[in-house]
Amino acid sequence: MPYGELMNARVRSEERRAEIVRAALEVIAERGYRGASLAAVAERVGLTQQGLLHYFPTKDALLVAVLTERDQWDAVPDTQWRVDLLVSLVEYNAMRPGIIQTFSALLGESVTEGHPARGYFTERYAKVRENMAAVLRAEYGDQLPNGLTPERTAPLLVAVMDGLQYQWLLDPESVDMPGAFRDFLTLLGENPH
Amino acid sequence: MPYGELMNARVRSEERRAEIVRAALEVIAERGYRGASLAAVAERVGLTQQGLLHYFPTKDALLVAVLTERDQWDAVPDTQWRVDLLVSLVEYNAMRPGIIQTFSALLGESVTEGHPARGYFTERYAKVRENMAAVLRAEYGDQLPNGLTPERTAPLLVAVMDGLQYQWLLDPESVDMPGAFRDFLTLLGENPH
DNA sequence: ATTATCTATAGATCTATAGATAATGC
DNA sequence: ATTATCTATAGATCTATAGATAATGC
Repeated sequence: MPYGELMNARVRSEERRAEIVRAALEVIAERGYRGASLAAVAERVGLTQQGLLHYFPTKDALLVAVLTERDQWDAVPDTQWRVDLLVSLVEYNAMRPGIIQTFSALLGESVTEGHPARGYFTERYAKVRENMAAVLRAEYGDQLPNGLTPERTAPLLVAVMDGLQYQWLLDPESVDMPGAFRDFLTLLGENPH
Repeated sequence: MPYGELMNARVRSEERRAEIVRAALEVIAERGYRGASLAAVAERVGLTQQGLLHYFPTKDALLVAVLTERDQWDAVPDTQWRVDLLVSLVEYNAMRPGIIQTFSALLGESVTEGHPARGYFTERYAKVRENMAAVLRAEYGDQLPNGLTPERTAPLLVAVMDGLQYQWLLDPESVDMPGAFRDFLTLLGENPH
């Protein structure tokens, strides 16, 4: 019995939804959320636009699924990271321009008024800053070699990661994203361990 | 004779164009470039959409004017800055969320394929990195206190400025943008002067 | 019965072109 | 003559709803 027939309806439906979310990630990377049409996403999975709306009743519902997907893929706000794992994350990101482009485009759009991803990003960054402060505290204690606290350093760490992504997406030849991120870590001072 | 009648046609036309560009900056801040309709910009200056097209024949032509405006407003790529002036620039930016929002939204969109501002931002960042390297060299010489070169530090400086803008736009209460930028400068090490 | 998908279509937009009309400036 | 502005409109899209049809699963 072929694999397909072993699947029940629920599983098949879940797979279809996942396929649609993947397609949406691609289209958003290419055109942003406002520029992404449901028809373009649907075409990529061999559906009509109305067929897609069977799985996600509105465009915003699809965006919510995209954002949720990210939380599962890169658990930056919630995982207990270590500084050396952050380096690995940046190296990994440098191999996946598509996904970075999706979320860089979404972040940019999200600062405009009434954007449906605005609340998501606001909350996410608050959590990421908190989490990064904890990471820095675990690594350096209450004070970094340069005298700053983890809480004051965290927004800088996050800013560097995001800012480097834009420079790298625009000009990957000229910007060594992981190298620059490592440089930033040396700026933080010698690791006490 | 009232002021208006003293102006010749060329001057009046230039003023109208400037008015339209200002309105475009606002609408882009609110909705991004793809989301900004010519009708919305036109309405803000009391014109019909077709009337606006008399001054800028296409939507992209208007975007070019917006980007040119920025180059005149904040000459980051071309002015010979000093580190303390950069602090002032960031403080100044913190008082103008609108303009920062416009260009943060445009930067975000620009990483998507075929965006009309992509080339502009790619070139701009190459120039900004070069310029910032020169600023750092003037301040610190060929090597910073932490051992990095100006060329390797420049992308980090730029990334911090951009990344902080996103965090600040999303949550101005939680992010002290100028303070964080000053923190970054202390990370670079003591000023040798 | 429920799920998956389609056709048809309403109702909004959006950019850009064509061409008219009024006002301004040599 | 040129400039500023308008009305009319073509031609593309876009999201979302309504409702039909076929396939799947208790």
